[in-house]
Amino acid sequence: MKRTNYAGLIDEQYIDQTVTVQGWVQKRRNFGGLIFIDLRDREGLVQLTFSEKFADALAVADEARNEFVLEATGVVRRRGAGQENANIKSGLIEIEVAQATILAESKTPPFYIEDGVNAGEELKLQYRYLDLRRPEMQRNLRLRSKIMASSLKFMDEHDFINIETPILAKSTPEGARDYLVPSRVHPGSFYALPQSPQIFKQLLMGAGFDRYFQIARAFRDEDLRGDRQPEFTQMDLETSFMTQDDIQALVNDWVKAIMKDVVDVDLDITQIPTLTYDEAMRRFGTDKPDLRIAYELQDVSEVVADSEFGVFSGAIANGGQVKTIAVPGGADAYSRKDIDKFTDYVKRYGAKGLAWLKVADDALTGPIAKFFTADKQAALIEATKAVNGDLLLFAADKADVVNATLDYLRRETAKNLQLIDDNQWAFAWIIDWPLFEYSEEDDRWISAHHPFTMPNVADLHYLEDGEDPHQAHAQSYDLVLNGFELGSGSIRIHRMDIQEKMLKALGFTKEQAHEAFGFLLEGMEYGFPPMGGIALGLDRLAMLLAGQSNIREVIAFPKNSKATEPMTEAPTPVEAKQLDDLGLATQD
RNA sequence: GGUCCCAUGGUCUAAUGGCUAUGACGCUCGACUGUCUCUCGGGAGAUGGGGGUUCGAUUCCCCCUGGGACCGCCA
Repeated sequence: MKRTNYAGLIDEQYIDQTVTVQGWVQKRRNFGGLIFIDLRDREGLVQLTFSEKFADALAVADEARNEFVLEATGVVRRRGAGQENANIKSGLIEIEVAQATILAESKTPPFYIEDGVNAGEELKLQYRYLDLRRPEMQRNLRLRSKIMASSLKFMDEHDFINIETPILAKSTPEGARDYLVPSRVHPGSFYALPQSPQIFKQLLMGAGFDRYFQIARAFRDEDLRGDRQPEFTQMDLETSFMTQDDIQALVNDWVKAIMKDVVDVDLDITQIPTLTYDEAMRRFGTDKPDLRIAYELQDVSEVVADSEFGVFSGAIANGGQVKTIAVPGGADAYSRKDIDKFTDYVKRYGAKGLAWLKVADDALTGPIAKFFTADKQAALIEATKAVNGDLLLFAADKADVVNATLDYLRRETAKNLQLIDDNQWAFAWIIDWPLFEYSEEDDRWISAHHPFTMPNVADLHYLEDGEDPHQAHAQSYDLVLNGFELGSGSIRIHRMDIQEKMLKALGFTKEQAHEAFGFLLEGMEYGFPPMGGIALGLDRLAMLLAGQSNIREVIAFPKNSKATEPMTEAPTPVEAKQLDDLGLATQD
C-alpha cells in the first residue's frame, strides 16, 4: 500500500478535499490571529494556515516550534491571487487546518535544518539524524537507493545470481590492513572483515554459478580521504567464460542503465575511450584521468634537453624528464603570487620547484624565458600547442614526481578557472595495468591490483626467476568517471600452476602460499573455469551522480576523517568482562 | 607515521596587547489576519584546556585537546 498523504506532494488535485498530513515544522510565521506553518516531510513542504475560524488548531500552531512533529487535518484550498509560491511544489495550494495535534516536541536544533547550512562537519555528524532531514541529504540517499535498485534489476535481467559472502572471514596477507574480530571460541584467533569478496566470488565461479552479483560491504583499516571510508559498498560481480571485452561491454550496458534510471542521462557508450595505463600516465600523469579537462601533459624533454636552464637539462641528465601543461588563459588568470602558492603546494609531491612561462605575442615571458633562444621558444610553443594567453607550468624531475605534480596542477587549474563542464559524464577504461609495483616499505614487488589477477599471456615468462617482473602487464581494467576510480576489475587466474608462480613472484614460499590461500589453490585443482569480474564503488558513483564532492554526503552514517563516528562515538572502550571473554584482557 | 591549516554566544562570523568583544541566523518575550528571507519593539547568550611573555592576553609564544586538508597508506 502506497502512502498518499505526503505533505510535499499535496497539489491542485487535492483542492476542496480534506487531507491529514504529518511532518516536521520547517518554519512558523505568526501574525497573531493568523499563523502559517511550513510543514516538511521527505517529499517537500506544504503551507498550513491556522486562523481564528478554528481556534483550537490556532492554539496548537501557537505552541509549535521548529522541528516539532505535527499532524494536521484540513481542507486543501487554492491560494489567492498573488499568494502562490513558485519555489515549492505545493505552492499553488495551502491547507486550511481545522484540527491539529503536536505528535512530538523538539528542542531547538543545534543548527537550522536547511540546504546549504553552514554548520561544522563534526557537528552535523554528531546530530546526523538532523542533518539527514535536509532535502539534499534525503535526495542523496534516495539517489543511492535508485542506483542499487537499477543495478539489481539489470543484473537480474542478465542472469546474475545474488549471493551473499561472509563478513566474518579470513585474514589474508597483501593489500590493506584488516579489521580484525576476535574469536571467543578460539582465543588468540581472529576473523578479518573482508577487504572485498574477491576470493569468495572466485570460489563461486568454481562452484558453477557462472554469474554472481552482490552489493557488498567491504572494510579497510587505512586512513580516510574525502572519497574513502573504512567501510564502503561495492557493487560486485564475477563471471565465468567471459573475455575482458565481454565484461567491459556488459559494464558499459550496466552504467548506461544506471545513468538512464537514476539521472535520466542517455550515455553514449560508444564514446567511452579505452586507454592503456601507460598512455594514461603519459598523457595525464595519473591512472584515473579526468577527461573533462581538455589540456594534457606534454613531454618536452627533447626540446629542453640541451637548454641553458640547468634545472631542465640537469633533470634530464639525471634520468628524469620535463613535462608541461598549457593552462588556457592561465597567463592572465594567475599572478606570480598564485604561482608561488602552487610551487609551495607541489612540494608535497616531491617537486623541488615549479618553472613557468607565459605565452604572449607568440613568444615566452617570465623569469626563465631568458634561458631559451627564440628558436627554442618557438619549438616549445610548437611542442605544447600553446596559444597566446596560456600559462606553461613545467615539472622537471623523476617521472613519478613530474606526473603527480602536473596531474595535481591540471586538475587544480581546471577547477579554479572553471574549465570543467559539470554536466559532462566522462567515463574511461584504463587497461593493461602493470602486474606488479614495487613496495619501498616491504622492499619487494607487490600486486598492483591483487594476486589473483591474470597476467597477459605473453608476459607470463616475467614471473620466472631472473626476469624483471616490472615488465609484466595484467588483463585488468579500471572504470574511471570524471577523475575518480569507479571500479576495478580483471580476468583472474584460474589455474593453480599460474597462481603458484604468481605467489612465488610476490615472495611467498610454497608453504606460505598454501597457508594463506590453500583453499583457493586446492579448489583450482578441481576444474575452475576461466573467470573475470569487476566491482564498482557504490559510494563514489552515488557521490558523483549526486554532484557531491565528499563521499560522506551519500552515506547515512559515515565515519569522520579520524575513522570515528561522532554520533555514537564508535569505536569505544569495552567492559573488561568482554575482553576477558575474548581472551584479550590486558595485564594492568 | 609525516607536513600544513583552523579553534570567539546554539550556529556561522567580525575585531582588538587595554574602554560594555561585532554582525547575521537561531532562541526568547510582546504586537500584528496573507506571510513564505514576514515585519516591528524588548531580552538572554561566547573568546576550548593548561602554561609562558606582559602592568594587562581573546589577541603573541609553547603544550594539550578537538577539527580540517594533504603526503605516506588504500591487494
